Amino acid sequence: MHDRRMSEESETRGNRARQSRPTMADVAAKVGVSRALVSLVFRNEPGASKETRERVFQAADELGYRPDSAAQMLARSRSKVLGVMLTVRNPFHADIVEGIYPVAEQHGYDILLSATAPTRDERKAVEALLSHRCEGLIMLGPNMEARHLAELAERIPVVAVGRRFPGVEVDSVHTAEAKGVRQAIDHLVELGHSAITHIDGGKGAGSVERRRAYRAAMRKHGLAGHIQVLPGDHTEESGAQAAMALLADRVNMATAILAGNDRCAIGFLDAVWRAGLRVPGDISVVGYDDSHLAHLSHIDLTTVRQDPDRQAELAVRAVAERLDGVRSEVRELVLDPKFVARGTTGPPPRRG
Amino acid sequence: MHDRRMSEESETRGNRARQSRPTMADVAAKVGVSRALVSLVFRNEPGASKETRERVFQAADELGYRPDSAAQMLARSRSKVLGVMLTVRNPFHADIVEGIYPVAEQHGYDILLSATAPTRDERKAVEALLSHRCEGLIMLGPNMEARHLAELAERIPVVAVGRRFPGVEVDSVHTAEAKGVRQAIDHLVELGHSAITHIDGGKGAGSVERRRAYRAAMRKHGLAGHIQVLPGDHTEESGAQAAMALLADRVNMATAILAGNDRCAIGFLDAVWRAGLRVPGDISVVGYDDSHLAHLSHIDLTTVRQDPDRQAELAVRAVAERLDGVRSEVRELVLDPKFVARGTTGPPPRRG
DNA sequence: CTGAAAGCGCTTACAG
DNA sequence: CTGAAAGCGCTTACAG
Repeated sequence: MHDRRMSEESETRGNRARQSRPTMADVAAKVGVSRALVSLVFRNEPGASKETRERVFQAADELGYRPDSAAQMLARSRSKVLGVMLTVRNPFHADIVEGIYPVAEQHGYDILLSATAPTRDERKAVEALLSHRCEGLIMLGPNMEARHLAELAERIPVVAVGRRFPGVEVDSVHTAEAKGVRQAIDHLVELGHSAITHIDGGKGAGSVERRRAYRAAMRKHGLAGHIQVLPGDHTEESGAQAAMALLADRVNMATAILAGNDRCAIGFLDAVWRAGLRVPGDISVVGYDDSHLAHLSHIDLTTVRQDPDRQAELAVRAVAERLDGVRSEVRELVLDPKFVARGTTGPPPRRG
Repeated sequence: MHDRRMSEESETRGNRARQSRPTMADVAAKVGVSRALVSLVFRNEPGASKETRERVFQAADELGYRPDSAAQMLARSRSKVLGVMLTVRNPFHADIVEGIYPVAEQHGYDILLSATAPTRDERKAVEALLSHRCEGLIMLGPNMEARHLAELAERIPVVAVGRRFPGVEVDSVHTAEAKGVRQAIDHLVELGHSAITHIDGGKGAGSVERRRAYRAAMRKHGLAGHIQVLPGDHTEESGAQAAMALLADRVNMATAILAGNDRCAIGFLDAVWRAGLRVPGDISVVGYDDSHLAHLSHIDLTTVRQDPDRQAELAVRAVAERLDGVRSEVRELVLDPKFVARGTTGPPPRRG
């Protein structure tokens, strides 16, 4: 079923991309001014009359001219480009990236995205950003060794988002995980739960802190005997597997779950719904992130909100401050989480 | 709760980013050879002894030198960079991006990603790619006017992935939607279903074709009287809403659903599971895409597979062919979908 | 292999 | 506003 449509276009079209595109000189010639003037106009510098500006833009438009950023970067002492490393299939990263664009623009920076993927590790993703002259790096949930990150940060302003690197000389933005977890456990205990199980986030960003905070909060409530941590990670799959493990022994099953993140919580929900359980009638579920998934009305997930827009803003600002030279000491920016009670939590079922 | 750790580092660190980084000249000086030779070595061109190559790389490593791609781009007639426009929160785009990296590398191209987002429309995303000297553009599910796309394609090789632009002079890669839909309907009819409802994909890529194919397939089976199209889009939310609509009249409810894509199917599943229905006991559900979501064991979604790796490969190749000048006629590459029967479809329930 | 040179498309003072 | 000039860090022939 492979269609193949022939076209009547000329044979030269395939080469058009390599024909030189219009340069500043072309625009200058067309308007009848100097190249320097065109440069001024495009950089919004004073020195050209309003009328001239308009004629320049008009000519540029007609020629299809756009400044060559390679040339700009080379000529300018600064590239004004920030690199963002992300995991392309992480929905929370998507939220942050969406927040980065407007803030970066406001600070006068262009954004280059580089994704990690199965065939492309973090080192490779970063290499690409560096060779494209990024002045600063925003790393979303970096998973590299602290030592490597520190080396990077020696060359170029770096901010790590979502993951702490204690003792490492690198700026970071993350959420006060312990506080969020504590609020979640408080909420469940107030509802009457005591058998509260945590599904671990494995190597996911923030997991270590969340696990530790879970244990501490349980102990604080005198529930040390109910501490149960199931292995998991930040995927739906792990939530569903944890659900299967719990469902194997319904009599002693926990009455509430604190998942490692929202995706994990949703996998868990799918599995217990499918098994015919009621949420929160039979079991309560709390997620973590308040990603778009959690908002969905049919999910209506109780969760801990991490503000991606705020994280994006602080991350851009952290790098910008370094680049402007207004700060040189390391900064660890810790955001307050916000517990959001929705429909997946309620009083525990009465048993026996 | 805002920690602020002071560091002992010197005040100059904040400026390090603006200190000039090592250039080819530094490497050449360190090794005691000419810049031209270093250039040769880095481009893997013949003309340097094996021993010299090693010394060059060694010195580069010690200095932390990496080629400045802005300078390379400027000096070379070709940038060897391909731009990819994507919607950062689209999981299917994530799958394709992951497939693009290795193929691009194999063809000798670097990849630049540019995302659309609420504050950043397709025009802006493309502008960024062009100004960074991309030689070719891979547009994932472009949603712009055909006219605009055609204009773009006149300047630079463009391939549209996942969406057809009939009559427009632009290469495209997409799936034979009709075939996939037909297979899905055939499967449901074989199982004994006749009340098969379609949840529409709205403005999503491929929706028009899927909707049309649904109607045609239903008619082919003599089920014209059962044709029912519920409004929707490519999100979980719309699937859940469609479920609510159907659940309002359970007596006359369809026995099977063909969702606009996997995300929509999963929203639908969540809602009916939550309502206590059995899948496929009470209702069968078919998705579309075979995204990672569909694979999840607890979802086990029957769906129509679109091969993202293959789409990625063909897209890169399409652009590369244009750039190499080996093809100038428009090509529409249509991939065969593959129906995948899993656990969400079965015989219809016996009623009344 | 070397070394000098031109060029890629800009920016950035600078004298007028 | 102009116009000539230097420079950003490379690539690319070219004579030796």
